[in-house]
Amino acid sequence: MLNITFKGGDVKAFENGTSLIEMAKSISEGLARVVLAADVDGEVHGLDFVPERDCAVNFLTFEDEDGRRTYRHTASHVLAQAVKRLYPNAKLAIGPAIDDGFYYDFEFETPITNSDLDALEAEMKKIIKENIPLVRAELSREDAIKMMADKGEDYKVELIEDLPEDAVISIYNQGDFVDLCAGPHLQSTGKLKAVKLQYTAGAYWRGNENNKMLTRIYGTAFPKKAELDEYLERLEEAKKRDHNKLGRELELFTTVDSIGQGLPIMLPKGAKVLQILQRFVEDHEDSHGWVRTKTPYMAKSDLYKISGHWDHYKDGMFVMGDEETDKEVFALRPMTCPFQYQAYLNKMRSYRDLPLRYGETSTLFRNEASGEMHGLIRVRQFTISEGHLMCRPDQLEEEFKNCLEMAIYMLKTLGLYEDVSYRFSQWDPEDKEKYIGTEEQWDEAQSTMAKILDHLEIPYKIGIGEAAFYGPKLDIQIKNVFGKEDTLITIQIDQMLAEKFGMEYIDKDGTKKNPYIIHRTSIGCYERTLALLIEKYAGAFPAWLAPTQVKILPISDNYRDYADKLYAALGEKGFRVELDDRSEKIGYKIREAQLEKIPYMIIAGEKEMNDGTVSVRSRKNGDLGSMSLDDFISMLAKEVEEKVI
RNA sequence: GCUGGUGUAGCUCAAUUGGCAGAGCAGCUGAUUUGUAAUCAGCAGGUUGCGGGUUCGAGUCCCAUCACCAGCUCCA
Repeated sequence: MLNITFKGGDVKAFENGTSLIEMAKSISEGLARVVLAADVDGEVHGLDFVPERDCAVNFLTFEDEDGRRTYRHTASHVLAQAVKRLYPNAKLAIGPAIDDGFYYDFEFETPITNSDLDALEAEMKKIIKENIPLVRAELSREDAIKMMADKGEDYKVELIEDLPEDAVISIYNQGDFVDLCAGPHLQSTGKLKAVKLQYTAGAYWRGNENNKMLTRIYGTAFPKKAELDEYLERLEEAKKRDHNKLGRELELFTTVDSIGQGLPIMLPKGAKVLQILQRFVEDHEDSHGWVRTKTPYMAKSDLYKISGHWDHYKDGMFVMGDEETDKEVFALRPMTCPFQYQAYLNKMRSYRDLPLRYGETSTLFRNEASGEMHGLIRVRQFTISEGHLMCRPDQLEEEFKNCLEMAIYMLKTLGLYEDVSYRFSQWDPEDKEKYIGTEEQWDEAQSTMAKILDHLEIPYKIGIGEAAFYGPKLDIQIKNVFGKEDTLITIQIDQMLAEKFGMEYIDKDGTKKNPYIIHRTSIGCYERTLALLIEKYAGAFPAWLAPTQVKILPISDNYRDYADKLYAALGEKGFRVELDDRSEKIGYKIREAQLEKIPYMIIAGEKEMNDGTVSVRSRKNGDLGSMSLDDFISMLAKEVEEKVI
């Protein structure tokens, strides 16, 4: 007999040889219907698993992440089976579950396109209807390789060959289909209900751009059709918030073919929001001990050779000239670091001078690969709230904390904080080419940073190979409307560049030392932040950020003088105000102002002119009734002052 | 850079097999002087992204190129 402890603490005894699904059935038929997999002593297993000793079992349903993953992983196998039925010569690569669904990579003889997905989806539904059991089997490395080689599955053979010597190699038989897979899986294809293939895309085998590009098919799966429909509808809704579409519609920015990719034109409204953000950031930094520098947009190659950019970042730079033929070669700056260091190097520094906090609203140029650009999220020229902080070792943690707190303050003020997560970006010891410095230096930098992060209780995940070439980073990550994650803010600790540039200070004991440098941004790059704000607020910016805060709508030309007076009075108070003096009906003007997402409309007609009042309509709450102009001004002033979001 | 898709008026979209490029909104002009999400009429708007090719004839087919979209790689 085995004693099984279930979640919640109930202990039940079972005969040896009882599978998880039989256990679930013995608890309740209802549970057996919804259970997808189970966590057994911390390991996820399929329901055919037979515990061989006393253990703790937590049954997983679609509500659990691992349950969901099991469900969708099986869906990916059903996709693979459908592909093999319709395209017998297609080769299988890998097919995992991902956050919102699954994908499977294939090599097709002739490329398939989105329009072929319907047939594949129909075949998947057939396979689900056939209710084919998935049967796990373990086999030896030799047998597994032979089996996959016989089937011509080169990618699977390569995968098996790369598995550790002692790895258990398992396959899943699924009727006429078999796949190498660690599992776990649902017990049969019939357990799947609503599946949907979404789109195809290219993906390099093993994520390496030197490898062959395979065809990746993305899909998703839910236990109920209604849940799938709701998910797809949510995606459609999210697309309406896409900054790249909304930002153009709202006339925040545009792009022009003849200017080129990744070089957006900020229109007056977009430029206004950026100006508001920039003033906010600079004022805040300046009141927190930061001083400003203003450094050149380009430099001779000599500078980048010292910093290491020439060796490690040249492909990402716009280089002007040719080293072979030109006496001087310049390059636009991709980062501010080596420029701001020159300000530090301007004179000898004492330990008393530290910390030195240099801030700069810095325009950078990066020659991103042509396929990388995306709206305002990835561009070739952008402006960042850049800063470098030079300090002593005893100041490092406190200063790091201050930088982090400033970033958090910015994110909270903008209303983005709830959407971010932390990533501790480390180097990849397997890829030393990408980095400067020695293993010892990296170990030290990373352990210093780890200590600080742990001490500050930052909940981070680790990103291997995500470090800058000169040091580890704390990245603050954010997801866009499509769920794609990007770095919004980064705070980095660097010991190596100070040494390379000969940055020193005279310590108390009279010896020269290299300062620690914190590279940081307080709000990230303005273009990207703007993009995320557009998506966060669906273009309806809070009043303090809105390019136009108030639109005055006179009922007719008769009240034009009064409208002009209101316009001047609000403008004098520093509000961003527009006047709609066209001879249109008031309903029409309201509709337009609403579509432009202007926070407040004030309507001026006979009544208001006679009383000296304004009728206020809020974008969010509709008609607020009439009030004195002063009351409206103090209401709006308070909202702007407090940066209400 | 790679894989796939898209490109027609400022925007959203039509145009049958390769056979006269069209509509709504926006714009302009006029009328209307309006009370909380679309007043009416008229006018104008195009080398179908750009460049080649096939054809009697190309928005439609082919090649090349640019841009946009999704994904990969990369990254703030």
